[in-house]
Amino acid sequence: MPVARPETSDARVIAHVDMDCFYVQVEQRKQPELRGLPTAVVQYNEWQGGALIAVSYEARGCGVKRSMRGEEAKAACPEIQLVQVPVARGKADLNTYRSAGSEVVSILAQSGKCERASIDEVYLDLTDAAESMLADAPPESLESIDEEALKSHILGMTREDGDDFKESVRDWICRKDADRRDKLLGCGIIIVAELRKQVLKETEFSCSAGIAHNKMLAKLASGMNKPAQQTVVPYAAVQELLSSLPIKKMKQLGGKLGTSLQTDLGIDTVGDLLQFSETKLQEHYGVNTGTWLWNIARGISGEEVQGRLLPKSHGSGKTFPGPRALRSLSNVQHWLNQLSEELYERLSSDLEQNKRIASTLTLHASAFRSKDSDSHKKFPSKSCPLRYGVTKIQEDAFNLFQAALREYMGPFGTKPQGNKKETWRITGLSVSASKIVDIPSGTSSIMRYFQSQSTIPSCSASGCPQEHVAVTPSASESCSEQKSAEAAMPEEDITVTYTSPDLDNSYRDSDMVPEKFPCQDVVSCLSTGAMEFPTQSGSNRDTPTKTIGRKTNNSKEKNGGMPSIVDIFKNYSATPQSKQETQEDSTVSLTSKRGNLSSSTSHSSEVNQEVEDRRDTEWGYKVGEIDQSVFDELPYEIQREYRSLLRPNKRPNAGKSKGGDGSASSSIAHYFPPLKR
DNA sequence: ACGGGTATGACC
DNA sequence: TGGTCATAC
Repeated sequence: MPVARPETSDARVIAHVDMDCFYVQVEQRKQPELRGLPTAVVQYNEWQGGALIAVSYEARGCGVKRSMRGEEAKAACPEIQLVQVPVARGKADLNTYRSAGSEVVSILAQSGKCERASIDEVYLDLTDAAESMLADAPPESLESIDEEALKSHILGMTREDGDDFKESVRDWICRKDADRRDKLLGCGIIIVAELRKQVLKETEFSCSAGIAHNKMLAKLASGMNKPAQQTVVPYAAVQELLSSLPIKKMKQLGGKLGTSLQTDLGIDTVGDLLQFSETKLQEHYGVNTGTWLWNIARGISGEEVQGRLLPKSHGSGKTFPGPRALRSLSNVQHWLNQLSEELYERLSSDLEQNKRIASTLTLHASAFRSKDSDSHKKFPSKSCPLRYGVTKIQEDAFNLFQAALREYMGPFGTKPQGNKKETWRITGLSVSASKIVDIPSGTSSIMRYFQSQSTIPSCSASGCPQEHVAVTPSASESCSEQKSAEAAMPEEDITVTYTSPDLDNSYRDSDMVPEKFPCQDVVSCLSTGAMEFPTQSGSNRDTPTKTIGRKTNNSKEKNGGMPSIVDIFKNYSATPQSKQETQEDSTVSLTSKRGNLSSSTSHSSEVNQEVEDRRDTEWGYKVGEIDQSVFDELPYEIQREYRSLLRPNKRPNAGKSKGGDGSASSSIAHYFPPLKR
């Protein structure tokens, strides 16, 4: 829910950049013959030709709409070109779109504070840039104004008859007697036009943009003239814009809150909101939301552009609608394995490219129980410390699932309450990784510590028998079917009915998280043995390569043919340097130039050389997690450093102890004992 | 029980 | 906290 933020006193210049039917553009860039044709991207789905997730403007012109099925689209527009979303591991794979999105972000991030709002949307705070321009080279001093800027739509601009549109825009931008706010927006217009041209030139993607004094208005404006246009909201145009704007068009009001406003208060436009006092709105919707509503009615929104270029979490999920619902543990496990693989691959890339590590793994599922009246009880989400390694994630995800399933089916299980066993169906599964932190690089003592460890005995060599890697005690006990289920073919739906664990255990363990695994020592934690970096082979091939410099051909000899974390460190130890100043908390991962897929493995492209040089100096090390016992052994400064890394704003161990047995937690990201000296 | 797969943010 | 809910693209 929205929360009110006061508008800052000084006028800001905020832009919202929105890619035009982005997935379509990505596909058209890949297949230029599709350019200009009515095109839509469909998600693979046998059923009725798949669901459209992006539609080109040509196709929209013949009545095709998002959330049509492929077949309907064909009916509406027989010539439509349907392109399928790539599939990997039996599910939609959005990686190509993600990297295309970061191409855009890395361009837009150059001119001011930048926030990646979604895969295809970005907010920019151009205040500084606009102020500089106003001081150094105000529009009125320019002899010519960019053509693209002259195509801008300026809300509220009265355009006299027979007047040249571009001339009026030029006049508006260059008006000498404009107030400062308008002048700043005028600069914003020029800057954004420039940026959009640059995006088009360097990525071949067109975009639209809104330019205003806050995010809300910029977002509103970006959607007003599409595709490939930009719209400005001068201060003076705000009230009129909002007065007739349907309430549901406002961001955050497209759902239940907006509906409630309409039906409960009879509000249809944002203007209608003005009649309600702040307290009245607060009475209905709470203090925060009430104030927020009162503000947006007046075009006030102080929300800042977050300097964040990278996502805060990664997730991989799939739905299993209707008849495809999963009914067996083995099938669930199969899909969790697929999802976990994808998640892991993305975590690897993030670590590799951005030096970030995630520390929480969460499992979400949706389910129903056929027999019960209450068949729509929510399937609980569960999370646990994230351990790096594909199989670890797979195991943990499955354990989380089983814990959640027990809870879902009720502490008393669905014991034959009669002679009917209760069955469950899983209609959606997803795994996600969150609490991602940057690993500071260069001067880090952690890095030096690891560099000094020339060799680390291999744990995987000593073996971690599968049986031991199993599950939470309760989980393993509760799933007597698990073993036989595992033997079954994953594809085949074998009905397995749920039986409750014996009660003693089920209570004790109900909120437990998978325990520490026996073989978890420094090597299992740090070795990247399980951490194959994505290579150019297989499903990654059509993704613009994300390889950075000379990284792929390093040693795989040690530790059973797998590169260890130490190998990775060594690669970057040559140029230890502190991280470059970046906006806020992150740098964008710059994907290498597109195209040129074949020879991308070993050399960085010359085009990106400068960038990559910088990146090399930013490179650090990777630490998935450190076992508690190992952590205790680390030098004091390193313990302290790691603590502050993971808990930036908190005093070590400040949290109230959960009363539980802390040692069950396997990641220091989740457990901070008192410091030992 | 199809708008799928993701992502963010507030609240309790 | 972690987990749920709402919202958006």
